Amino acid sequence: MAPDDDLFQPVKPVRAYQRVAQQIEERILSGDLPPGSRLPAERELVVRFAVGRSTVREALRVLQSAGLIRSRPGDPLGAEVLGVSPDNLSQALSRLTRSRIASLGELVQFRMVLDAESNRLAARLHDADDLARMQEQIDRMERLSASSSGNLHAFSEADALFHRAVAEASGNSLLGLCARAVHEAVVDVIEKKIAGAADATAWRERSIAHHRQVLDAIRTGDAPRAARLAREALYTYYADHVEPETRRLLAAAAQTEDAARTP
Amino acid sequence: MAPDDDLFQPVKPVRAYQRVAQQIEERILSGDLPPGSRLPAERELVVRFAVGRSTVREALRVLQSAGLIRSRPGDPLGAEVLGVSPDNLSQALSRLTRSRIASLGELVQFRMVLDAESNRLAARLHDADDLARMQEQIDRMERLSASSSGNLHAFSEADALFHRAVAEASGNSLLGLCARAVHEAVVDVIEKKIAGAADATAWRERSIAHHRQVLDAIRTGDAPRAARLAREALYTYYADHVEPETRRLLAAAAQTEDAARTP
DNA sequence: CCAGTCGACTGGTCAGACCAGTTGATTTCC
DNA sequence: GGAAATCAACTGGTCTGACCAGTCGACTGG
Repeated sequence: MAPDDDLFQPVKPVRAYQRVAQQIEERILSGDLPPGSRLPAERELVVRFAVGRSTVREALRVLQSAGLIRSRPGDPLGAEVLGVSPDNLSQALSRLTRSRIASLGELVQFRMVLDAESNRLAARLHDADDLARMQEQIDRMERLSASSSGNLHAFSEADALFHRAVAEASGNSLLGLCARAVHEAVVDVIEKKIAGAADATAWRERSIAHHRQVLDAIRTGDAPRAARLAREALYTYYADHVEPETRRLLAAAAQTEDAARTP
Repeated sequence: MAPDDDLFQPVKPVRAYQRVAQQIEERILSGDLPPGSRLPAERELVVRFAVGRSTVREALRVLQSAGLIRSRPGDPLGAEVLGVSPDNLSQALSRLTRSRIASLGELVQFRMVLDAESNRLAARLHDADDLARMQEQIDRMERLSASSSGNLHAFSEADALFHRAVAEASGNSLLGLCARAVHEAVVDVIEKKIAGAADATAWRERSIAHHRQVLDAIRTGDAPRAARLAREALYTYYADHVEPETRRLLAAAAQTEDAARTP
């Protein structure tokens, strides 16, 4: 046995507001406080936890910034429990990207990984409903593209829903959530570099064609092709926009094991 | 042009503490306040922002819970800027899994994807320094394993550093950060399910062997093998712990294109 | 029966106080 | 002179009590 080396470990002080926040979080995560339910009023929590109001408020702020609760002034019912949402995750990711820890090239590369893997898993694990949902979004894109000038917002919404359907088919919600967050970050960065897209209609055509190919690969269970399609599409679309020094990263990520052709 | 449909949009009230927190966060993310620098004292911020101390404190609490700053009572230098870290991300992930929005299986599957892709890219893009760093950590693990009962903490630190070296070699810091976050979340969830690891020394042996194989694959540039090793190791280690209904997810993710043998 | 009023709440903010802890200069003692 | 104890000026953490603007239910006047 080890000597009395780590019999005692340094104890880190736990602030009062942390204990309060942790107790409430525990109740929320365990399901005792389901989404939609209400917390007691602040002044009520003060007497229950036997702490000052500022302590209670700091605890609630922590929970609120984690997206677990929401409070509204004057609400006689108290703060509302929201439950766990992925917003916090995408917030954390967007902070990572905004702080220039990650370059645009890394961002796109990361998207390659996530999208390719979503597609790969979807090709293996999809069921009929998933395919129907994807087809539905492609049809919607076509309608929007046909009626010219159809607003861009609706088109990218259909795009997002397609990817969500793929993520659902892949059986991994985490993959989808991260992909969405990174997607948003990429859009955020890219639209600061190039003010307006060059040719919207041509882009839409290509986008629809790409989605059709992906759906086909998924439907036929061709996992490698589904993955490769995602990588290649991202490469051809973004390669010209990333920093030159990171382009080799993209090229490396775009290559797949099977008969990779360097784009 | 659209009619005066959305000329005016609902205005949502912005709390004072939010404006304070946002200003400080902006300074941190933009690099004006680099990691290691100090924020002014709370009472100083009170006069600079012209708000009450409780407002300043709530703002600081939000930043602290996001992992951007750290404060210590009595520190005459003020709160310390930590910069962006993946801690927040792993916290969000582990909350998602604890509230059963995401299963443990998805988490492990996600780790498979990230680790495999890190290894794959590292095999393609590594340089000599990267290899040296990885070798160094493997040596360290061996030393720790030889001197029996060497504390577990140091061993898992070497493990973490090995993975960090791989992430650096892959050229994608985002990949590494996310992998670390998911790793922590997995550990967080799993150690609530099984109190203690079964056989620590046997596990260490296997772990070292695995890392040696990975390093070999990376060194020889065998990207598919490096990726497959990560997937298989995670599968064999965690398959018994995930929920039975998500095991097929793991199996699907563990398969790789090339000569996949179903574990 | 409905519209307006009113009052008892709510959360958001502020001011001021005290405590315990840290730190660095000052003093004390060998 | 130098090491050890002391002290004063901070720090962040917490509590109290107050005020404001908003919300909502109940009451009231038409």
